[in-house]
Parts: sequence; structure tokens; C-alpha cells
Amino acid sequence: MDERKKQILHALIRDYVDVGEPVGSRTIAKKYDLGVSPATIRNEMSDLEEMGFIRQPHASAGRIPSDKGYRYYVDHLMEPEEKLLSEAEQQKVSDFFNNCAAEMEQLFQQSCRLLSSMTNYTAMMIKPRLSDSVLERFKLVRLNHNQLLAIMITNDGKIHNKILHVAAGLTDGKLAELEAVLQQRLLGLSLAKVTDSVVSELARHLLEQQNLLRQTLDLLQELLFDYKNEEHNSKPLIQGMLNLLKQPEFHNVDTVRELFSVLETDDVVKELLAVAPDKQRGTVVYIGDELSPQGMSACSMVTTPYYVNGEKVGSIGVLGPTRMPYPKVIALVEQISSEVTNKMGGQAENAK
Amino acid sequence: MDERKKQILHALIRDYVDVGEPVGSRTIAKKYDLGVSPATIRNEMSDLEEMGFIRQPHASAGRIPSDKGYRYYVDHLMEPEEKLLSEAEQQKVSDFFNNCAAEMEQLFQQSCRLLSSMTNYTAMMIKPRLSDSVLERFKLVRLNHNQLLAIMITNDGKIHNKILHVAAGLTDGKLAELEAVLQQRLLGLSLAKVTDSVVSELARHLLEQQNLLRQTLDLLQELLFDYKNEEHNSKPLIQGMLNLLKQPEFHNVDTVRELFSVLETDDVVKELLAVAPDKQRGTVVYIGDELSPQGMSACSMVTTPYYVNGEKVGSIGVLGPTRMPYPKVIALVEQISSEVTNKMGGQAENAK
DNA sequence: TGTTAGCACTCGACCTCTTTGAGTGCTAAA
DNA sequence: TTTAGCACTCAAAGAGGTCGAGTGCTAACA
Repeated sequence: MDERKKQILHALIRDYVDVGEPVGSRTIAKKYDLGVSPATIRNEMSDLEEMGFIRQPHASAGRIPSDKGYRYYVDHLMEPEEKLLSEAEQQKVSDFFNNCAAEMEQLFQQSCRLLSSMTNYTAMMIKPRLSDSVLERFKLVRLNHNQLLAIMITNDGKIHNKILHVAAGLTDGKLAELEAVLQQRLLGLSLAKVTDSVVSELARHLLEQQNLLRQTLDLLQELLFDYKNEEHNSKPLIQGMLNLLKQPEFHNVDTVRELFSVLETDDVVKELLAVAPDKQRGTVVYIGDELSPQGMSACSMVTTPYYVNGEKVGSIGVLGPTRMPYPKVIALVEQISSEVTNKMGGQAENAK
Repeated sequence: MDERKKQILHALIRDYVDVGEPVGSRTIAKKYDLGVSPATIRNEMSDLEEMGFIRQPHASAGRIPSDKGYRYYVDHLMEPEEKLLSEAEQQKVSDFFNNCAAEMEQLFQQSCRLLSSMTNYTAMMIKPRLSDSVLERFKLVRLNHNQLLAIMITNDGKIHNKILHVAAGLTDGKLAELEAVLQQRLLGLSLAKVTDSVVSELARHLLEQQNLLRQTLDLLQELLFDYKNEEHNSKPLIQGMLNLLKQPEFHNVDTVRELFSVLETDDVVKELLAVAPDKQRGTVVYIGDELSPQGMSACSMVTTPYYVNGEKVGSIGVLGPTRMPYPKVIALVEQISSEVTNKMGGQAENAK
């Protein structure tokens, strides 16, 4: 892979991403002046094709990058200055985060929407796992003789409730004791750490010292059960699916249907977003067939994690056609993810 | 509009809904035996076209129903027996509602999904307005010296929270008094009725008798503010947009994009669903251009309200192409809405 | 007067054929 | 090793032709 081949591949990809049509040798010679004639470029392109970096949609057409070509571009060819956001974009992002909602749930939604509108692709995000959030307050409030309201406040500022049915014999005094014990044992733990084992240890403790009913324990189990499953929370946010319809790649309804069906099964998206941060530090780009699920081979995905206290708690990403301006998209995703990280960090401080 | 014309229109619509292609005079003569020749039917169809009930997509094609034709069909031609659900469908619906989730939010989502999967169209629903739900419990819990947790439980079983910041001077005693007054004045009122006027009347009362700070009032205002706006709650549920892609009417990506954009702006959908129950008792069918927003003229919508304690609290409906089997869809929508009504009634009883 | 048969006519769908032009690969010369 | 020149390929777009479903009209019939 000599220098000139690199230049040609780079030029070809830039042009194709821009225009969306197969690029011929003449075009490259004219637009990007490499100091050689189209014929030379043709020879080089022939080599590049043999190496698998580009291909011809049909015999008498120009070349388009293959997945492998994009991969090489992303790994070796992209230049730092391509990644810069324009003045206006920079402005738009920081404006948004200066004025955005304080509430977490809304922040997530709106960040996602911003990302999708600025890239014109589909943005997706997994929210921090609930089980990572730390229990900051725990309250038991009596509603009436046999109903109790359990309140948990976590460090992300969320308030969780559950109505518990209790045996009639629970006096106010015992209730207060119970609350105190629970507070002592559970506060400061992440919901994940409030595992069954902690709960059951607590059970022994309560049974011996406080002489409280086993039933209370079952209730606690029940209370935490939802958050272990955390079905509703783990559903990824997806914004701007319609943007994809604007792309010429998706002008065929069947393709669209296939792709959207995949997106609708949240699991797939979740896996894609979730796997990324564990495997590798920072931003990950999936190109074409690297997206395992069927029906997405015409797509690429750029994802990056965001952090709270230095720990990866979720990811945010963009799904678009393989023919996407990778540097721009990567820059945007990273910019927004870092803003989210900031906001989350700030928010978490405030709540403490 | 003589009897034979009606028969021909009826036959034409049934056939077109079934097959999806323009219907010719020969087809009608063969399939539905009206005892007359194609020529006669041609003459009648010519009249029907002049009257605006049917039209020709192009000169040498068969006829298809116009919006007006569907309208006439829905208003005068549909026969009760067309509306019957099959054994299997009936079974599916009742099975679903026997095993469905107890929680409201899930019930709504799942009902919507059921409706969309059984019709193969898009189902949509507006949830009961929060401001209609009645305040059943009200609690103030102190978190620390300057934070208060306000808890409201409404008769739909929902728990609402808000953290309030209070002046440091609020003693436990005053807090209890405050809670008592608020309980006395607010319980049993719908959130809508807890209007600014009630709040401000309460303000006077508190200021005079309890000598509590104006600040507390502001907090209460703030507390209720969310529920008056109730942004998040009023967002309509939409399920099965992808189903529409299966319809031949939506094989053109531009049409799809236009339609989906309309659906994405919740307001439009909300209005459609919301207007229905006020205007008229029971099920409403919008056909083609009767759906005011641009980009939906190829669609029809069937909506019907559901009730709690005899009052309309929301609606559920189906959006599909104008070429839809109206009787079936109407029957399904009504069936499911009545099941939802049942469930809601039952649920409301339990919560009390 | 209403109904029917017959027939000419229309027009989209589909097929084939041709033209056009962008782009290549190859060869021979610089 | 690079370049110019040229023959070749192939999709896209357009033109022409056939087919068939379906109509409208007219004249005959009950």
C-alpha cells in the first residue's frame, strides 16, 4: 500500500461520500490533483480493487469503497482536521447544552435528538443502568394500617416508589426501627450491590434482632426485583429513524422495512451499543457487515461511551449508511458524549 | 341512489378492499351475481362515477372507490354481519385481556400493540388525562432540614413525587399541620380541579391560620405545575408504524416519509384522537381527506373512546390505508376499547 | 324504457431495440 | 513507469410495438 494508493483511496472515499455516485478515474484526476493522469489512476484503482478496498457496482461504472476500504480509511487515512466541527456546529452543541433540561430523562432524549438532527442519521443511546446508581435515601411511609410506601432516591436524582402490603401487626415503632436498619445497611450501595445475598443477610439480622416478620423481607425482595430486571430502563433510546429515509440507500421500501424491524427489536441495538464500551476504550466504528445482524449490512454505526466518575455508564451512537462522513460523525458523537458526561458529572455532584 | 347502484357499490368496495386492484364491470358481474350483464353494470358505474362515489385511476382501468364512496359504504352499506369477528379473533382478544398486565401503563402499551398486530395497521391511543385522575393520598415527607418529598397518589394507582426545597424554619409540627390542611382541602379533587384558584384560596387560608410561609405556596404551585402541563403523559402511544410499510399503498418512500413525519409530530395525532370523543358519541371514522393534515389523504382512521365511570377519558384507534376492511377494523377497535374500559373500571375499583 | 351484445377505442404494463455516455482495460509509445 | 489512444462494456434512458383489461357508444332486443 504505497503513498499514491492511499491518496487515491482517500480521494475516492471523500468524493463518494460527498456525491454518492461511483467515482471514475477522470473525476479523481480532475478534482484532486495528484499530478498523474487518469490512466495511471486507473491502474492504481485496478490494484486497489484487487486488494479489496474498492469495487465496481458494474463493469462500466466508476468505483465505490468496499467495507474494507472504509475500514482502512477510518483506521489509517482520516486526518485530524477532517474531524473538526464547523463554527456553527460547535455553537449549536454548546448552546444546546447550556440551555438543556436539568432532568436526566429529558437530557438523554434531547441529546439523542440533537445528535440525530445534526448528523441527519439515526441516533441511539443506552441510558445508565439503574443498577449502577447508588441508593442515597431510603424511606418507609405508612399509608394506612396495611399499606406502606417505600421510597428510594438514587444519586441520579430519580425517585423510585413502591406500595408494599404489610401485616397489620407492624407498629409505628417497629416501622421506624426497620427503616433505620435498612438505611444503615443499604445507603451508599449501588442497586446492583444490594444483591440477594445482602438482602438475605439483612433478613437474618432483622429476624434475630428486630423480631420482624419474614414477610417484610419478601416485600423488600419484591421491591428490589424491579430494579434488577430494569426492563423499562434498559430500553435504548432511538431518535430520528425517519432521517434514514432521506438517504438514497434506503429508497427501497423492503430494505427499510427490514432495517426498521431490526431496530424495533431493542435487544439488537442494545447489544451493539453495550458491547462497544467493554471491548475497547473510546469510540468504536462498525462498518457494514461488521454489524452482525442481518439487514444492516448497508449501515455503519459510530458509538462512544459516556462516563460518570470515570466509569462507563452508557453509550451513545449514530446509525447511518456506510457511505457516511465518518470524521464529522465521529467528532459529533464524541462531542455530544463528552457534553453528556459533563452534565451527568455535574448533576451527580449536585445531588450529593 | 337506487338499490342496484348500492349493490354495485357495495360489491365494488368489497372486491377492491380484498384484492387491491381496480375492479371492472366483468369482475363484478362474475363474482357477485346481480343478475345483470357487465354492460348494465358499466352504465351504472358510469353513473356512480358521475355522482362521485367511484373513480378511474386511468381511462382504461377498472373503478376504485373514492373517499365519498367509502363514506357512503361506512354510513349506509356496511351490514352488521360484516362486523363480526372470527372465532379465533374473539378468542385472541379475550385471552389477551385475561392474562394482561395489571399495571396501567403496560396495559395501554400492550392493548395498542394487540390492536396493531390484529389489524396489521398502526394503532394509536391517548392515555387518560392525568388531570382527570383524582387525588387519593397526599403526603409530605421530610428528607432533611431543607428538603421535602411531596407524594401524591391518584386513583389510577399512580404515584407522583416531587422534591421541594423549603425554608429552614419549618418545624416538624408545622409540617404536620400543613400536611393535614392540604389533605383536607385537596383529597378527592381531580388534579384538574386543583386549579390555581383553589391553590390561592388555600394560600390565604394558610397564611392567616397557620402562619406559614408564602414560599410553601409557591412550592405547591410548582408541584402541581407539571401535572397541568402533563407533557409526558399526553404523548399518544403509537404502535406498529412498520405495518403500514406492508401495504402496497405505501411502497413509495416519499409517501412514507411524509406520513411518518406527520405521525412524529404528536400534536396531530393527539388532536385526531382527542377531537373524536367530544364531537360525537362512540366510534368515529375519518376517511381520506377528512384527515385534515397533509400527507395523510391516503389514510383512514377509526377511533373510539374508552370510559371510566361512564366518562370518556381517552381514545384508541387505528390508522390504515383508505382501502381497509372497515367493518372488521371497527369491530376490533370497539372490542378492544370496551375491554380496556372494563379493565380500567376494575382497576379503579381495586385502587380505592 | 331498460337491458344487452358487439365493437371500436384507450391506455398502462411490458417487451425489445437502439442510442448515449461514462468508464474501464489494454496496448504501444514516450 | 507513465501516458495517450482506442476499443469495449454496460446501465440508463428513450422509442416503438404488442397485449389485454376495461371502457363508452351504438344498435338491437324485450
